Amino acid sequence: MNVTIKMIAELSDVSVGTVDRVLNKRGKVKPEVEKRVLAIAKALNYRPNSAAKSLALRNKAIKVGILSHVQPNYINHAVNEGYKGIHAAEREYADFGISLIYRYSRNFDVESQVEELDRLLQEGISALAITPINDPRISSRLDEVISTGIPVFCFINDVITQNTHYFIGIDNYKAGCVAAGLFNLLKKEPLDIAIVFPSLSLLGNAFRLKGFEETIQASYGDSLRRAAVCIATNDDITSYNTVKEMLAGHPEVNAIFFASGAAEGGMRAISESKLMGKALIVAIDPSETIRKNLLNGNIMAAINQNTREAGYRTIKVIYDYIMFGVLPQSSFIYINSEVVIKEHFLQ
Amino acid sequence: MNVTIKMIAELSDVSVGTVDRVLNKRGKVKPEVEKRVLAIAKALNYRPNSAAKSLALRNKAIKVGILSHVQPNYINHAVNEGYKGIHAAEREYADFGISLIYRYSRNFDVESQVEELDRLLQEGISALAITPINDPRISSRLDEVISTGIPVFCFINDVITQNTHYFIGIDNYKAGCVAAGLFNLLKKEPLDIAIVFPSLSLLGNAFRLKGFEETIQASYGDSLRRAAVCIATNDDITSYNTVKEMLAGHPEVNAIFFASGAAEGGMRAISESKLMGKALIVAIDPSETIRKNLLNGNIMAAINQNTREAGYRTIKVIYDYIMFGVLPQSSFIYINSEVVIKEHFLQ
DNA sequence: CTGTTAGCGCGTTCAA
DNA sequence: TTGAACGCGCTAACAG
Repeated sequence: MNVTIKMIAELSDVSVGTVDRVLNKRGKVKPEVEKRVLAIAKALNYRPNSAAKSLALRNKAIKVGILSHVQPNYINHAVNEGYKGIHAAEREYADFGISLIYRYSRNFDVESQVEELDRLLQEGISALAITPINDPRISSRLDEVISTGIPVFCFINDVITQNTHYFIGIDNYKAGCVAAGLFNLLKKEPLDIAIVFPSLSLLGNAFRLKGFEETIQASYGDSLRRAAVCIATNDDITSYNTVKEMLAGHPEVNAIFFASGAAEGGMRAISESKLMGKALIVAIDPSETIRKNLLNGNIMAAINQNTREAGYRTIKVIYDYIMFGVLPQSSFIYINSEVVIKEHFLQ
Repeated sequence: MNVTIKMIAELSDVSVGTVDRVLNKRGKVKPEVEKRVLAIAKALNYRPNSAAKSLALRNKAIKVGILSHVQPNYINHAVNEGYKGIHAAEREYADFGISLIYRYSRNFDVESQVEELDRLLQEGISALAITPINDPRISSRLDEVISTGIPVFCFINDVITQNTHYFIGIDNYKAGCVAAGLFNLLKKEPLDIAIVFPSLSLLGNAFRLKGFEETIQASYGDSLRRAAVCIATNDDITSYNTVKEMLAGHPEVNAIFFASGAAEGGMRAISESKLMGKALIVAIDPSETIRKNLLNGNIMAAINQNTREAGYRTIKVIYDYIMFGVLPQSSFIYINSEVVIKEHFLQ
């Protein structure tokens, strides 16, 4: 038999109303009574029944803000997958009186993200999930939010704050190590590797690069070398141009670590360079473009960020906070990031 | 505002009791009334509130049987991980009046599994999750169970039945294809591949072999060849002997697809054969032994069955059945099976 | 065959 | 500062 507030009430010789006031810190309780009730609750290892709780709270409709820096229909595989996970969790919790409020800021626009954030706060959200832009204005705003008592959960992308927030996503440093390991396993000759990243100002990319380079230095320095780093942004045209230019300047390149946001443009530049089919390419995430190129053999392997799982877990973690007031043990909740190849997508 | 039985009752001009009887098929309702209620419920797209439902059923304690063919402490990475997933889901649903009854049959003993199954049925379970042994006696017993109206969910391992049951686990055929693809990507020269499997009478292994061979034939026939298949059972001594003997008889082998249940014995045989460090080895599942050998470079990659996720999903699916009476669309619920390498386990 | 009602555990008035 | 009582949506027992 599970312990209920009624049992605690009887044992503490008070009414359930008083127990409720103590456990939910609504005050207006004599200190000695409060101590007695808390002691008994702890002794009995009381945990509220989430079914009853959500039923009682049904009319309250606790709000959770979900804010992302890309538009919902923007072609961003990682974020789109993240939302699939969020929606899946939302469906599971449909009956639990938690309503998600979705907001989108203009693509990578810091001011816009701050604006939307403020709008969410005015709606009275109890928790915030965000794919933050890594910018001091965002950081400081999030710090304010956290000090208000609203916990912040960054998913997919992370940002640095003074106050503790939570990150749900892959261990990007490790993903970089894995990429290096893959090149080592797949290589038929020493490699001069070009790195195509969407942005080093996204924290994850910086960590990824660090993991990649440190692994090469520590383990594979005799056969792998970083030949160039090029930043291809999230639009296909600049992505195309940047990669094209980089390849022109680095004829020695025979391998590419391809983590561009705008894969289509980057891959087009590669295909025009005659490296296609000869260069050893490892990518991030099986987006449509990447899948196509895995299937036709141009890309050998992709490291799956599995952002769907990240989105799903984000909502789970928030649910635990809302329901039971418990926050994660660690401020990093890492999602597994494994490797996929052509055969994963046959048929 | 969500639709409730009360709303349906008012619209149908009956009481909530009658609506409940209709929706839960308890009978004793005039056919015309039943039709009216059902129509309105459908029109309003009624879904019961799971919180209220589980609260009302709190004393009932619906039982779900979990039966596995290996002992809980037996060193079986796949099954152990499966249970971790089951426990995680169990914790999530702790407040929902579903109690899991765990039973274990003697290791791979068919009679024992039937016995334990019968014992579970006597306890009055509403659903069964099982890692079945692939044996006609199990099949026919499961068919009986299903025709009783108790749905059967096979996780990790599958079995063939006449009546429909559900499988939750990886697509083993695809895993075989992926293995072939990995050998192709990793090879430095043409490969003569030996296959070490725990048992071809486990359905999953048979599918895996099929996927492997068909992929080689279809795509990599010029550089990959299946040199030998050897069955290494779940104990380390026979595993050691079988692999040793196989290698002795096949000096041409320079690659191994290693999916042995008893990895320790098999790996020992390989290491004594002087193939270690030279042969290209791909394994299944990052069990402790496999992880160790990934780290020291003896194994290049492992295909992760991710049975933890399979266990988790199994309970989720059962919960949906218990709560909402909905069974999965397809009788195969496939879990992603991706690839891990050394760098996934550093530190 | 059908309606009424108590109660599951918790949150929230409203009185006292 | 405290207790009593109602309601969230649903099930089940009981009365008709």
